[in-house]
Amino acid sequence: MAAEDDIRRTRRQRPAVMSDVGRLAGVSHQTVSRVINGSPRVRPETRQRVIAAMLELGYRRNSVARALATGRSNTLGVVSFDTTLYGPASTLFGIERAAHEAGYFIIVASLTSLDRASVMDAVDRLRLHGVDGILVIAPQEDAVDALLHAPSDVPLVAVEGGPRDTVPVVAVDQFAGAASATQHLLDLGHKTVWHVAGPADFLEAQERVEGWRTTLEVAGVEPPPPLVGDWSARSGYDLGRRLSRDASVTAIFVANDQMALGVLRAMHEAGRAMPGDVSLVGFDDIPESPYFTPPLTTVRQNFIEVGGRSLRLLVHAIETGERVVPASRVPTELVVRASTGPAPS
Amino acid sequence: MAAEDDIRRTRRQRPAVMSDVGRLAGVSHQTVSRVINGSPRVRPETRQRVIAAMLELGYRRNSVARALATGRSNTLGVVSFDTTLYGPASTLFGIERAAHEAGYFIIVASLTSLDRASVMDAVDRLRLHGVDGILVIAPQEDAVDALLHAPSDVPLVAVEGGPRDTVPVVAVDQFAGAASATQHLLDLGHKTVWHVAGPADFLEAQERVEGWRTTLEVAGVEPPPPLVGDWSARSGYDLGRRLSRDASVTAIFVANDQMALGVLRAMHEAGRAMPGDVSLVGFDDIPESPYFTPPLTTVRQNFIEVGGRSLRLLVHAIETGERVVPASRVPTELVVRASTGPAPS
DNA sequence: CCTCGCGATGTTAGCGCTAACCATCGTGCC
DNA sequence: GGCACGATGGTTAGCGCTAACATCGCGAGG
Repeated sequence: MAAEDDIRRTRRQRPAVMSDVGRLAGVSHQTVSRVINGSPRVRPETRQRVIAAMLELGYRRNSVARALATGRSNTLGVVSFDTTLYGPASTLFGIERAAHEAGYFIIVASLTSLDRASVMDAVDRLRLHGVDGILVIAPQEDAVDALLHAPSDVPLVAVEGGPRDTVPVVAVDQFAGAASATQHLLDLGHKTVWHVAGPADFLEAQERVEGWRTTLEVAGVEPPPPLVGDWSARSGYDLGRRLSRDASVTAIFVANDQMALGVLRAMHEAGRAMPGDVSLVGFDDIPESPYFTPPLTTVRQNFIEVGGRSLRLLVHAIETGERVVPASRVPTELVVRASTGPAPS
Repeated sequence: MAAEDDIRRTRRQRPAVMSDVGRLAGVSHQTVSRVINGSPRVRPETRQRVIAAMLELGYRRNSVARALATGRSNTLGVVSFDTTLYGPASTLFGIERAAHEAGYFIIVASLTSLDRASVMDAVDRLRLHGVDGILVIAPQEDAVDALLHAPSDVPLVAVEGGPRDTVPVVAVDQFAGAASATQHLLDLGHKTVWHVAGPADFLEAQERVEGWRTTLEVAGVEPPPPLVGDWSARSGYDLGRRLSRDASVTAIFVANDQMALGVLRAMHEAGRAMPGDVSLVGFDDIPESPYFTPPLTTVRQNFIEVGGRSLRLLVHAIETGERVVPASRVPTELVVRASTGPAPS
């Protein structure tokens, strides 16, 4: 019978399952399961036999069956806005690395729009697929709104913005970052600091505006009206041209490095020297920033840390069943390069 | 009994399963399954009853159980090198979008190194997790090597490089792209074209070198020795400084836009006018290229298309069981901007 | 009018695993 | 020396679904 079985196995090339291993080792499939899951109630000698059998058969456990039996898939879902952008991509990378360490797999749902319907749909698809938890890289108001109405049967963590009260959130301290950039410019003697902001519906953009505005107000300076871009270098360029025509503009804080690049280019074209005539601070510290002309002073966000921290928070929630909500803030770092200098006298 | 069951369900808040739906609709769980899977052998009236019951119970099918029963998880794995970079990130995005359309989920394994062990380990983890197929974004020789030794029990497609003979490959036509860049510079009257290459173990880098070299040779020009960078702006800067000291250098083809940015910066510092003294062509067309100083002439790669095409190839292989190997090449497009001009006289 | 055939369902067996509960042994204790 | 108990391992039931076959009822054909 065993022989016949062997033949069948060889013919069909069907991968070995637990009972095959058990049969070869002379134990039950359950003992094999015990060995695999590190149960202490197996005699060392038996364990050895089982291990040898597994090796001989090239046994690999079937995670799908395991997931069905345990109700846990060891898979987490990530919903993110356009993973082509440096920020989300880096955050995702951080998440993925931490997930690997924690023994989880990551399923990505990358959206081109963070409107409520898209986010809810993505969350739903992931739930349906049986993920153990979901991370939402949700810097937009609509996404936050969607999260408020999200079903609560699966643990959820928001990354970069979200409804603080209902969902745990891990985010960079945008306010402090914006404040440090603005203060840096004031410290250099600039009378005021202009701001090129991100889209109004992005929480990050809002917080950066707040940090900038508050810093100016504390310094007793009336904040000039912020200009609003869409994160792209193109919009930075367009707004930069506007700013370049106003000779009184000597310091600009731009809400991300791409737009800063656009502003830089506009200033070049207008013949304004940097940092001689105009000082510029960006946000993000993308890998290219040190090679802009001039090298960009910017606020570094530790995306990897944000990703890692949110993942660990989610895993903790899953494994302990706790639903506590520790909002976590990751600090920023001002990186001073050559795009900022003393105010022109 | 039904009542008792109802109570239990309500108490436990356990999600409804097929037999619950069946019970409510007065049919067997199998009929419910038929309805869900669109089997024609169900009376319309019955179908309606079942659908109504599903709605009432908020039934959601359990994909894990389905996967166990069918042996198909509707999940694909992607192994990629550093998804922080624009190329891999965009390719991944394209893959993900196409996967969504095809009804598949994507699990990412993002590696910091493409050495053979890492790639094999990642492929293995994904297989173990039960993916139906694997895509490897594998532009490096080691990865290709790993793929040659990959187990063949799961369909596999290589993206951007791979062993053409054993594994289906979808890639951008790097050779033609490099040739078009080089030819463009020759057409502008430059005597020769220098090349800043990517790391030698990257297939893309190799093919770009070949395209450049061949074009020069066909034009009867002896190719100068290529300089080798590591894709980063920093390495472009370092090599750019070297090139900037040689007044005979008037045209450079750089293997990616980041390095081109570094070269640009080095030229600026050396006071060489662009494109007056030196013309430069990059590769990739990242979103920032149009805003470099000067705006960069470059070769656009359609990453989204590469991703989408490879995904469809993989899905086809999975669903038809075919193992044909159509290597697929995606064309490039030369985008002429302001960093190239006539050779100085 | 009876049977064949087919459409519409139900029944039964898994998929490969884990969880919960038994069975069996040897040992130490009274 | 009998008995309880811990150590070890086997047995049995699912997890929720699909696949394959069995069943039933009804209209058509002989």
